[in-house]
Amino acid sequence: MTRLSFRQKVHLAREDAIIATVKRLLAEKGFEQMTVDEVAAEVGIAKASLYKHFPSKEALAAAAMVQLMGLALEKTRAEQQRPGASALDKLKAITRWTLETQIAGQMPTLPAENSALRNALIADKAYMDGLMQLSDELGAWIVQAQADGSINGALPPEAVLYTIFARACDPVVGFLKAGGSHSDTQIVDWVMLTCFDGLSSR
Amino acid sequence: MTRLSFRQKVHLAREDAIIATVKRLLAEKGFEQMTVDEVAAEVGIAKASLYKHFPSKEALAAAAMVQLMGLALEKTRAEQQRPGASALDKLKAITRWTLETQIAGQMPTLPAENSALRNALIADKAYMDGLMQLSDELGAWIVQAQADGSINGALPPEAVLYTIFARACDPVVGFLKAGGSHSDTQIVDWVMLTCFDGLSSR
DNA sequence: GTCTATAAGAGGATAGAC
DNA sequence: GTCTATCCTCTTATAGAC
Repeated sequence: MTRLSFRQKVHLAREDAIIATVKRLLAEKGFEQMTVDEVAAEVGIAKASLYKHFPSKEALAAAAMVQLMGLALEKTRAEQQRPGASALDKLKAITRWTLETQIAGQMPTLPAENSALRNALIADKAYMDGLMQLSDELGAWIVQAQADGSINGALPPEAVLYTIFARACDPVVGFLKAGGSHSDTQIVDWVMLTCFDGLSSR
Repeated sequence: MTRLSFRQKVHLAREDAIIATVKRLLAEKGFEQMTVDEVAAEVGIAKASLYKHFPSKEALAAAAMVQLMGLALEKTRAEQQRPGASALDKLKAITRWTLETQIAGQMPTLPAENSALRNALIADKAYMDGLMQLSDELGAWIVQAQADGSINGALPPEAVLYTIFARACDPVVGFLKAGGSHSDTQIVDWVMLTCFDGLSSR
């Protein structure tokens, strides 16, 4: 454990404050619509100072996405060690966490096909490593759940994985929340229901 | 039926060409990332000429969205008159059309929460009328399908409606297509399966 | 209605003083 | 590392000739 000087601690604290703001703005408006001026204003420092911490807008967003990926991996590790939970239980827990994070306004929208952010993330080793690790761990649960008959074996595992990932940017959450007549937990329950049980009656 | 002069026909044909280009670019890159220069270049006219046809970028995009809404309504009418089809069958047919349109690159991404396009569409009477009409017709099918027990009655009809609308911008389609190892029809079938039957085994 | 040229402004990034 | 002031590019929109 390296000891940090006071100056270094302040530096890291400021970077954390920056990343927190970026995460919120990414969730609110997406990468293209988020402006660096805005980030600087909300953090309360000058734009030029921001560029001393991060070399570009892409790097700024990538740092936020890496932190989020870390949270997802942490959540996954916690599930790994939950005794008595089936693979399906674990997949549901991660999916629920994703939806709860989204409804709390803390989930940056996943980058669309041709986004500048997408290219930046693909070039970011920390992000890609995290993504692959997450995919591997969820992938193992999916295969296991298909083997024990709890997840539909007619679906290729990647389709299941993508469907779970896609809950992070499911617009149904926002639509239902905009209506204003349902609680957050109620909304999450319904989306969980459509995701795992489908629209048709069982 | 009003007779149109040759000049008027050319005018309309050009506007159709413009709208077709806009629809494609909206699907490819979204509203914010689509530039007016680009539209003009692809249509093959000068930007100033484009502004003689449509007063703003928002109007340009709104025209494309209205045309798309018209297609959806047309498809709905066709389903209305299909004899022997249950409400669930009709809902599935519309959902499948949505996915097929998306995978063909013809479905503009639905506007995110804080998009400039969203505000323009809300102010556009033709679009809003179409949207409400579509919601009404699909809503009636949903209620009927819940009454006959084919759609899960535990879900509020609006949640079902939004879930179907959301298929128009489901990123799972793009993810699976990017993999390159599945046919379009196979991808559509899988997404249909997850949408109506869910990830869990039946 | 079509063009070329340009205004007007937003936004990413940097210079240079402190 | 923080600031103010500025640069530069991209993009929407318009002026004005034909």
